[in-house]
Amino acid sequence: MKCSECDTVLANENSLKRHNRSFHTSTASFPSSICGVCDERVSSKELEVHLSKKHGISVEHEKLSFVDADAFEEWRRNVETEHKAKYIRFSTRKNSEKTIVYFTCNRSGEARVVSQDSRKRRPKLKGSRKTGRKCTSRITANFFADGTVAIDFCRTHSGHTAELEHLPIPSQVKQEVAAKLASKIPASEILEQVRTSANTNELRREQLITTQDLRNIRKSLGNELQASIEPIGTELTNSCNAENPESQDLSNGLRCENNARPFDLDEDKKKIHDMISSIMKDIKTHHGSNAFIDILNYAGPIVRAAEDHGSRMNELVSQTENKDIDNQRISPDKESASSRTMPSRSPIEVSEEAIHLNPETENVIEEDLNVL
DNA sequence: GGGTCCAAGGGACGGATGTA
DNA sequence: TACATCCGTCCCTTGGACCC
Repeated sequence: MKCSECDTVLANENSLKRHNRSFHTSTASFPSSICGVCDERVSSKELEVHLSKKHGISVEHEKLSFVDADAFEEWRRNVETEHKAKYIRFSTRKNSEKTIVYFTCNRSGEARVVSQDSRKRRPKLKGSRKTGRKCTSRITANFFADGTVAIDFCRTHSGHTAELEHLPIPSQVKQEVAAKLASKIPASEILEQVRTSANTNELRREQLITTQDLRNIRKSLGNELQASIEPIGTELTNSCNAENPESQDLSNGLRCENNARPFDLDEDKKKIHDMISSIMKDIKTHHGSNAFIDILNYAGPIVRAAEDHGSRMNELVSQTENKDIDNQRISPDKESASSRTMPSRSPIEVSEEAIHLNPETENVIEEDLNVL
């Protein structure tokens, strides 16, 4: 692709955009060293002295050596976990006897943010992981020809705090999750396992894992393996699939795409009734009558809200059906689908009074009590 | 010559968006 | 609200420049 401004040829659109940002916009400069404490502009070399003299921050260095690259990588992983940090390759130099790799803190530097004019999406909600300041923490690693590694490690970070949300999910955790997905462990169970996996009181990056992260990990697997795993999210909320048609989420029945069946109010009411009977039986058997009454009190407002929701829904469906008949129109297109969209409702407020059940619900519960 | 920083571009990741 | 997709952002490499 050819740049219209300077005739430079770039490999793809992405590179062309970046080229335009770099050469043909006013924001083409690379960040120099700005002190993360006072925002004063100082040279990279002076930064450590500046931090020490002006802010009393002593920047610690240590020299370490490792028998091989694997030992160094293991040490790096441990340090990253311990310091809630991530070190990325910044530069590499090779000569006849060694390769020097410079690692820098991933928070160091400035995000390559696109200009307001060319931006098509809003910036990341949690912000860039780049601080716009130079962090002093870095690793200079010398990889010798005999396999040994000698490093100079500066452990002192500056210009930012340890923030887990700006760290990537550790690759080891990703591998573990991928293995669990591959062995068809339900996503909800994997989330629970990962979030409760830490054996310390300190929060770790993997404990912030989300459903979207699981989807991304699933996506990164091979096509064949990916196809064998249930789509994540469907499985978390409603298993609407051919193997398990009975497990459909009733509240979602109207927009269930796979193996959809007609919404049958009477049938679904019966199912809910059966479920409640079964749960009640369980509660009374295992926890006694007091627990049973407590649950009833707790469930009261929920039952009332559901009844309220149900009657409003019936009303709306009936109105829509009447409208369709009046207009002699049966159109399952977007327009008619949107006309069926439920109006947004304010969150259900639960008052003390709401605990009292209406006579009809009380009759149902009484029947269940008799059954028990 | 060694050490470091900066510039530039390729490739990949992953998170926000759009849609059903 | 789930999910596919797009694209903003990040990582990595190479090479030039500068300083000591």
